[in-house]
Amino acid sequence: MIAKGQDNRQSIVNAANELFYRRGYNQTSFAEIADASGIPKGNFYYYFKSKDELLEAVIAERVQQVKAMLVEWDAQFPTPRERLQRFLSMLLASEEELTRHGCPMGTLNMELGKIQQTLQSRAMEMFEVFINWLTCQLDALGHGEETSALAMHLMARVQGISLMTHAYSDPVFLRREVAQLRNWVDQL
Amino acid sequence: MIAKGQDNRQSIVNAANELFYRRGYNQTSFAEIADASGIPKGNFYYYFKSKDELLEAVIAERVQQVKAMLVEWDAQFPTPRERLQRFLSMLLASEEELTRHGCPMGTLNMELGKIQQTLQSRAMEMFEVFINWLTCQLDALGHGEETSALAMHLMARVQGISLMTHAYSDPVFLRREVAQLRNWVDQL
DNA sequence: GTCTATAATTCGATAGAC
DNA sequence: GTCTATCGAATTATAGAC
Repeated sequence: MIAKGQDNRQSIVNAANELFYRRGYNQTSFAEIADASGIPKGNFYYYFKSKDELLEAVIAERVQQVKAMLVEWDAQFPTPRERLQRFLSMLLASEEELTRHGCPMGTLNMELGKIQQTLQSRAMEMFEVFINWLTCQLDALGHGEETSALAMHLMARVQGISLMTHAYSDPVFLRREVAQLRNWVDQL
Repeated sequence: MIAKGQDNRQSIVNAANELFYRRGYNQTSFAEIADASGIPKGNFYYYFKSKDELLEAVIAERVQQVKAMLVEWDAQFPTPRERLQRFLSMLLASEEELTRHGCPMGTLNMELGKIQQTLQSRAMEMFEVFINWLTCQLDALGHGEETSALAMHLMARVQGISLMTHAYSDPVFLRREVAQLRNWVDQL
C-alpha cells in the first residue's frame, strides 16, 4: 500500500525537475519549488533530508524516464539504424526547449561539474544510460571493435550541437546539423 | 597617466577570472575573490558597481586575451590550414584544465544562459571572436559558400568534445577526438 | 583611494504546533 | 502527515572612518 504522502513527494519532484532544468540547480530555491508545486517548503524536509537529496530524486526520475523511452524505442523500431534515427529525431522534437534551456543532461552535468562533483557523478547516470544504449545499437550494426568510442563520439556531437543551438538560440543550426548526423548514421 | 588603483582593479579581475572559470560565476562569492586577490571585498565597489559589472570586466579580459592569441597565430602561421591546426592544438595544450573545469567559453555561456540571458549575450562575444576568425580561415581555404556554417560546425564539435571530456574526466577521449578533427581539417 | 563594519536580503534547514 | 514560524549562515551591497 502506498502512503498518501507519495503524491506530495511526486509533486515536489516534478516541480523541481522542471525548475532545475529551466533555471539550474543552484539558482532554484525551495521557495520557487514551493510556489510551483503548491506545497510549503517546510514540508520538503519530511520527504528529503536536504536539497542534494531532492536533486538525487530528480535525477532518478529523469533516469527512469529515459530508460522507459529507450524501451519504447526498442519495441517500436526493429533495426538499430531506425533506433539511432529515432534518437536524432528527439533533438528536432524538443527543438524549442533545447533552444531555450539546452540539453537537460549536458547543462546539469556542466553546472554540477564545477564544484559539486559528488552530485555530478550521480548525474552521470543519465549519460551512461544513453551511451550504453547507443553502444548496443552500434554493436548490432556490426561495428564490433570500437562501438563504445563511437557512441561517445555521437553523444559529443549531439552535446556540441545542443550547446551551440542554446548559446545562439538558433534552431536553424540545430536542423542543419541533425540532418548531417542523419546522413552520418545512414552511412555507418 | 594611469591611476594607482588600476593595479588593484586588475588583481580583482584576474582573481575573478580564474575563480569564475573553476567554480562558476554564481558559485563564486566576493569573499572568495577577496581571499584570492588579497583585496578586501568592500573595496570592489570602488571599481565595479556590482558583481555583474565585474563579470563584464572578466569577459572583456578574456576577449582581449583571445584576440591577442589569434593575432599571434596569424603572425606565426602563414596558411589557414596551419592556423586551424593550431586552434586544435590548443585543446591538447589545455588538456588538464579542460578535463577538470571544461571549456571557459562553453561552461560560462551555459551557466548564464539559464537565467541571466543579459549577461550571456555579453559572454557570446567570446564565441563570436572565435567563429569570425574560423570563418576567415575557411574562406581563405576556398570554401566560399558556407564557411560560416562550417565554422559553427567546427566549434560545435569542439564544444561537444570539451563537454564530454569534462563530464567523464577522460583526456583519452579528448586526444582521440582531436586526432579525428585534425584529419578532418586536413581534408577540407 | 583604501578598508572595516554592517545593513538588507535570501538561502537551506529546523522546531514544534496541530 | 502537514504546515507555520523562524533560525543561523551566507550573500551582495552600502556607509562611513581613515
